Amino acid sequence: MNIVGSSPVIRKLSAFASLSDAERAVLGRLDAKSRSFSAGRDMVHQGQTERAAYILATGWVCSYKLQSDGSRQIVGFQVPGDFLGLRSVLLHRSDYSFEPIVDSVALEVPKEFLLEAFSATPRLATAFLWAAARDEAMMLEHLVGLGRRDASKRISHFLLELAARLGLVGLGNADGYDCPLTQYHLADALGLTSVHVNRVLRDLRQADLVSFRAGRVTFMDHAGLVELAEFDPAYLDQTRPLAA
Amino acid sequence: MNIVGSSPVIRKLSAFASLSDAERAVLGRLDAKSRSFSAGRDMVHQGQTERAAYILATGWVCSYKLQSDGSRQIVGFQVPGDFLGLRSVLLHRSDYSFEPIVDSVALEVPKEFLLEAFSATPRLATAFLWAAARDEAMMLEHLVGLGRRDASKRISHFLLELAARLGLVGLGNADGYDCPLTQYHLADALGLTSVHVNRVLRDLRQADLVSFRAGRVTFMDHAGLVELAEFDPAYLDQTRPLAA
DNA sequence: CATTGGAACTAATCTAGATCAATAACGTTA
DNA sequence: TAACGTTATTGATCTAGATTAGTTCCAATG
Repeated sequence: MNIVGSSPVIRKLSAFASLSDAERAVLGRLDAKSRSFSAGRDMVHQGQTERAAYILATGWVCSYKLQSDGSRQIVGFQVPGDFLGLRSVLLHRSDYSFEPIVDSVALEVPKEFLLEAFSATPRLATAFLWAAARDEAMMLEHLVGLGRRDASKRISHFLLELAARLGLVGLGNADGYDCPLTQYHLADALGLTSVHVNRVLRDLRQADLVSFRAGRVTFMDHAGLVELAEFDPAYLDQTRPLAA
Repeated sequence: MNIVGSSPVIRKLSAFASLSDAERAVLGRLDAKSRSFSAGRDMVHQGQTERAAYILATGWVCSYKLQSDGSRQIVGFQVPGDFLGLRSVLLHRSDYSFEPIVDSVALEVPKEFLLEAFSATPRLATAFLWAAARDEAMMLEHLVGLGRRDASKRISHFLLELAARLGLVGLGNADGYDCPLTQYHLADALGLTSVHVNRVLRDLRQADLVSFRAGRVTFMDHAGLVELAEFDPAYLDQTRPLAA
């Protein structure tokens, strides 16, 4: 499978715009480096020395940090087209763990590839870094959101954000999307207990705003939910990379 | 003032190790680009298009995000030697604001410098990115800590972390350090109210662990505080950059 | 087809920290 | 030196969400 032919990935990379032939050639070398991961088995452990980053082709992955008290904080979810662990390569070791939520396939981007890209095609390297910076910014936004938002806003904001991101790769729209997450995942991501998540989901459902059931998120009142969550999709904007 | 002669900055950059003459030459061009900022006046506004990053030479700066409800979340503090807004340059605009807490001086690292560094001295560029990644990791660590830690752990952890970071640039030790932050700063950084911060600080003082008074943090029982906060300084480690 | 185990769901109780409302201390400026 | 603004401090009350302890539902598995 050529990277340019892989549907979710190409949409992500299309933001890089106007690549030269040389750059395309380098990108082409990512061919055949795809790896499969089974649901539930960590792809990368916190603290592990990492020699590669990944681009998720199919599946869902979550990034999390284990806390000293044994609980875990999920810092983000990756859907097809998202980068995984780019920063771990720079830092020499991963500062969090990655767990596939369902069976997933990812393209491997080896450290050597990144190093070569730096010297051979700096613009391509910059594009990668831009993508990494953007993903980082989203995680920060998410974590900051935890601080001052209450539970119902956190949950509705989160569901809307996922819809927006999945929409970018054609996996969802304003009606809803398929979502393999459990209420436990939501709890760990949003800093709540699963008990409370359950209650709030019930309230949202009874208010005819959104339902989260049987692997499917359905928006009954998208506009109303946007208002409740004070959701502003601006920060997800696909702005151009530095060297475009 | 040459960058190599500037005490806090050189310590930070020394982690880059073994730079070639060409790389030193590029670094040397940062000369005389220092700028001063007055306490309380934002250096950079959220959303502003940024054409430069900074390295803080003297002073204290805080990075924050304004929330929709008007409150602000401080995502980190910068002390001498820290980088400021490197990511904003990659993303074309700043995703948070920077406010000097006291009068501060920063070396400007213009966008052009970074671009040139990418093509001319990829290793140097990598070193900068490594530094940026490391600072990012610290912010994430901090924000994640907010999720599950209670107020006294947050506060003691925060005070210990600052001590460790200031220690790296010779501005503090296990006895204590000078700190221009107000209790409101702590509250905004830790997601608490200033009222509660005040109460917890009183408790910590009465427990003879640490005092936060008159611009000075004094550790009365450093070891005890480390235990209370479950503080593990490992994540602050100055690991080597990618291309070292 | 019975069993098991994960996920969803519910109810009762408890508490950390917010909120509201003052007061005190202190440095700055008129 | 009077007035003011900022920061620190304390007390009383309130509440969102945690905690604990279940039950229900359903799909997989032997």
